[in-house]
Formats: sequence, structure tokens, C-alpha cells
Amino acid sequence: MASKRRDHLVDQALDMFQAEGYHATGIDKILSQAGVAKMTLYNHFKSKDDLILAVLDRRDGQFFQWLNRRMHQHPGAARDQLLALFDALEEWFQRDDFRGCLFINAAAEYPTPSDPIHARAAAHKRRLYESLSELARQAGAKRPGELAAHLMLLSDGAIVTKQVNSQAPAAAQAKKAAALLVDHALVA
Amino acid sequence: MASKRRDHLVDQALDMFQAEGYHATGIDKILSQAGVAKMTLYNHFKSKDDLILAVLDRRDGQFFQWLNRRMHQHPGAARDQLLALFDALEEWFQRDDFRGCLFINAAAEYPTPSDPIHARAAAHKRRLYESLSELARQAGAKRPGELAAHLMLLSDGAIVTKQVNSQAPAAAQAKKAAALLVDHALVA
DNA sequence: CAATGAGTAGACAAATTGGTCTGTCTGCAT
DNA sequence: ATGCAGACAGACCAATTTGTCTACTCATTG
Repeated sequence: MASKRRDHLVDQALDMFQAEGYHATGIDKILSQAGVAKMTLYNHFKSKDDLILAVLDRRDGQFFQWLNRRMHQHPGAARDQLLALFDALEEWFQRDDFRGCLFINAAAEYPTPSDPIHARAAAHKRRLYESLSELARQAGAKRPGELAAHLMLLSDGAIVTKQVNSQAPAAAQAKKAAALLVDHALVA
Repeated sequence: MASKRRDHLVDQALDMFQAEGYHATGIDKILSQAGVAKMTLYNHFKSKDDLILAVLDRRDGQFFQWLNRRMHQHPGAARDQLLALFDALEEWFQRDDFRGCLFINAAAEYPTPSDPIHARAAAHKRRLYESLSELARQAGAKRPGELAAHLMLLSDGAIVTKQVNSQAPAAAQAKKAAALLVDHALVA
């Protein structure tokens, strides 16, 4: 089916969770903002947490689609594809609705690792790690897993740095450090 | 003054905010856990937000005291002092009550930069940056500010990585990357 | 001894929380 | 035309939220 209302609801909820946080965004606020009745929410989702999971899934899809597009602007050049992650971050940080990463924030607000929401956040980051690992392998890195982990540290670090201090030139700094690490991993 | 009850209240609140998050931790829960009457809370603090600010201040003090102690285990060796940050992270991550950084989490739950809570988080990270900058300068780095920024990206990245995926060997990975960046910044 | 300041328990208020339920209406397919 | 699925508005619920207020107790200290 993939109801149109359901999609719209998830979209609106995504924006609001992004802007205000999960706990701070009440069901009623989402409904009135989306112009949707309460029962259609609870018809599509069995709880607020369930809606949050749907939001995270939507975001996960968006993110990888967007990242892949940025990376495929450098076909064949694996090194450039790796660094394209940081150009993508730069573009993301420019948006005036940037409020950090929905997954990192979810892990912060739902701290218990066994919580499905927390687990979904972990799964997203793991997917990104796998993706970067594969890319690093293609680029010829000696220890692709290690390089991928390093790049993720820089990326996540840049995200929270920008989130905490919106003035910080986090993406550019991260890219500079990433370039050093990539080059080191490739020649070594 | 420095009332004993006030201190105890802040301590308990700190633990609970850490464990559950800010919004998810209600005033009543804090009070019953601390064994303190509601009016003594509102006698010492004018609101929950005000209590949160006190918690952040307390944590800021704790953190720098703890970090300085770790760093002073390597007197004179500026390079080792910089890397000691990552040993400190390792130790922190081992604690079974580790639930991420109170400041990063605060910025996530209070996303508006002008919010005093968010601002306090930013101030904390700025202080750490200044501290690392000075250390990098003493170590003889060519661009101390840049090195400090890079180390903070790795540190914050490691914190959220560990928070999202408690299995990740984030501190060790971060230290490895940090060593590369430090050495590069020193010889260059 | 008496006064004072700090703490207590707990009632209370007003708003908000996530969630359920009822009854009505509309648009689409048979 | 009829029937049905899906969405609607909104009442309602019990629990919880932050915050205020009152009345009582208990030490310390002059």
C-alpha cells in the first residue's frame, strides 16, 4: 500500500524530531502539524516508538541515497569517493535546519542498547561502516576496516562538533584530517 | 554556603540524566532517588533547567580535573599528554555506566543554540579545545589550533561511536589515528 | 529557652503525555 | 447505487509533567 498519509506523517515527524528532539516532540504536536487525525497515526503505527522507528528507517534510506549520489560524482576514483563523504557533510552542515544526526540523537535519548530505537541507530552506523570499508578496500587501503573506522570517527566527530558549536568549521577540518589518514593508509 | 543537600541533589541528578537523558528524567524521580523534598530543590534552583545547568557545571569541573590528572602523568612530554586524552577515553568507556557525553547529549536534547543549556555545552567543548590548543602549541605543532581541532573530532567521534555501538573499540581506534595526526603535525 | 533557617511530607494546580474509543464523513470500487 | 475502507474530529482516560504552597519538624545558635 504505502499510504500517502503515512508517508506524510513520517515526513513531518522526521522534521519535528530533528528540530526539537524525540521526547520534546509530543504526539499531538506532530498530528496538528501534519494535519492528520490521531487514529490514523495509531492505525499505521502501534505506538510513538513505532513511529520513531519508521522515521529512522526513512532517514536511513534518504541518507544512503544521498551519500551514494555524492560519491558517484567521482566514478572510479576511490580516494575521492572516500573524501566525498566530507563534502557531503559540508553541504549538510550548511542547511539551516541542520540539528545533528537523527541516529546519534536517538542513541542519546534512548540510551539502553537493547531499546529497538537505540538498536536501529547502531544498525545505521554499522551500515555506513560496512560501506566505507568496502570503499577503502577498493581504494587499496592496507587495513580497510581501520581506515573506515577512522573516517567514521572524523565524520561523527564533525557532526556533533557542528551540532554543539554551529560556528565551527567542522567539515573542512575533518576533511583535512581525513585526507592525511587516507593518504597514509594508501601508501603504507 | 555550598549546602550539602544541594551537592547531593546535583550528584544524583547528574547520574540520572546520564543514565536516562534529560527529558526522560522527571523531577519527582530525582527527588525520590535523592531522598530530598521538592521544596529544597526549588529553594536551591529556580527550575529544572537551572538544575541541569548546575549539573553541567559540576560535570565540567569533574571532567577537567580528571583529564588534567591523566595528562600530568606524563610531565614534560607534550606529545604523550595529548595522547593521554585517548587513554582517558578508554578508561571512561570501560565504566559500565558510560552513556556518552553529558554535553553532547544536552546539545542534542536542547537543540536551540541560544538555549542556556545548549550554550553551556558549547562552552565546555570550547574550553577543551583551548586546552588542547595550548598543549599542541607546547608540543611544537606547526598549527596547534588545527591539531587540537582534529584531536577533538576524533575524541567526540569516539564518544558517540562508543555510545551508539557499545561494542566498538572506539578509543583504541581513535588513539591510533590521533598518533598519526600528532606525528604529522609535529614533523611538518 | 527561644528564635531562626533549613528541611520535610504531601496536597494541589494546570498543562501535557501517550493512547483508546466513538461516531461521522468521504471517496472509490463493485 | 451500495458498501466499505480509511480518514476525520474530538471526547476521554489515566498517568505524568513542572512548579507552588502550606504546615510541621528539627537542629543550631545566640
